[in-house]
Amino acid sequence: MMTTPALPTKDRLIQSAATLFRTRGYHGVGLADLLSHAKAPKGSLYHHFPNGKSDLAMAAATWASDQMLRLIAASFDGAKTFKDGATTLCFKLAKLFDLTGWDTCPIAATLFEGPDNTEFRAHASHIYEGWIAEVHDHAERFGLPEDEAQTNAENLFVLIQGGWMLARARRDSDVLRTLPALL
Amino acid sequence: MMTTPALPTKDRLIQSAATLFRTRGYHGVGLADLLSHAKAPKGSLYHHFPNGKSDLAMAAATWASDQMLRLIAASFDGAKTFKDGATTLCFKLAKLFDLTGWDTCPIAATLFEGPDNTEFRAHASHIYEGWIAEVHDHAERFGLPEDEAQTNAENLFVLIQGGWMLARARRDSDVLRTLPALL
DNA sequence: ACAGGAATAGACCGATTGGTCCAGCGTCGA
DNA sequence: TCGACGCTGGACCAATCGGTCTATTCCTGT
Repeated sequence: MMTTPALPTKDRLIQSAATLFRTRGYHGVGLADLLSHAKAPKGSLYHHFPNGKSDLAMAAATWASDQMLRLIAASFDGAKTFKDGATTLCFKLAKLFDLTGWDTCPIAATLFEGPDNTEFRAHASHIYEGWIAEVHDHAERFGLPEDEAQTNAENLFVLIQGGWMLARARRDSDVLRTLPALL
Repeated sequence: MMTTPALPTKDRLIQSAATLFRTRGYHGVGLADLLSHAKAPKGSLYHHFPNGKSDLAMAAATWASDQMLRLIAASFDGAKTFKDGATTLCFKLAKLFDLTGWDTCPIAATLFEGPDNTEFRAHASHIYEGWIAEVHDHAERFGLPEDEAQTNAENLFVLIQGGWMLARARRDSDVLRTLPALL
């Protein structure tokens, strides 16, 4: 609920935005909600993000994406095989799901439902390909050939996105834990 | 672009709502857009849907769900095996993706990003389970044992949802056509 | 032909939306 | 000590939001 109070205003704005957009979507969050959640005045928003809400949404998406990239790295770093890494990733996500609740994928909520804006779509796609590339690299590190690494990475992405959605509908993270069986 | 003009107002409203919510999300569509797209005055909206936007969203989601159920049935009816049916479903969806463009899953866009409302969430979950149940029944019809039918149905759902999302990010329906290989 | 409900048409409303603007604040280096 | 400047605080704005209400038109059964 509370964002760490000691954080600088800009970061508080980004994190509040990430949280709120994830739960209610880009259009579902007003500046009023945003500012009161981040305990920041309107002036600060437009100081740090001259283009206002859309700038902030971009930054929030990037921030959320970085978190995800770290989670992927953490899962595959200690793993013995690709499937091991994929499995721990799914389990870590299941735990995260239980903690944060039944929210959407932060990128989808922030960028896909945002303004028609081409930039938004491009950024979302860029972020997703970043995730896939990260998994891809780990797959190659485990000795998988290039093309196999790519399809495995894409498959894992698809499973997680779809699994998260079903988990959300059911308010139950179990689906996420059964995903690795499909690889 | 144009909704069939001969359709009764109520249906025009539902279909316009389904279309617009799917592309811009529940909060992303205002009543003004909605009414001008459906070529209906405000009075008609509140006559057919006393609770306004939220009532309409529910109806639109149900309508979209029925379309999906018909698509599932059509795919499995002419199939020889479960995997055959699943494959044609994926291909039909890929074609649909190319036609409608890069929109979200209509249910997710309409109900998940909608008001916090418990009804919305419940309806979304109900619809999803309906799709899974439909696939489940076809699976059993092909002789699969109960539990296998269930996991197969859930897996297909997960693949389609995740695949659709990646296809959307890439603006390319190819992902959808590669999904059956994962069953 | 006419009564009466269903449906349409749109003026109108208060609340909220995203965004602008400027006065003040605190903290630097000179 | 004093600007200068990064940042905050919030008053203010037009536009739009979802929703209400009433007058009118359309259609149908009798």
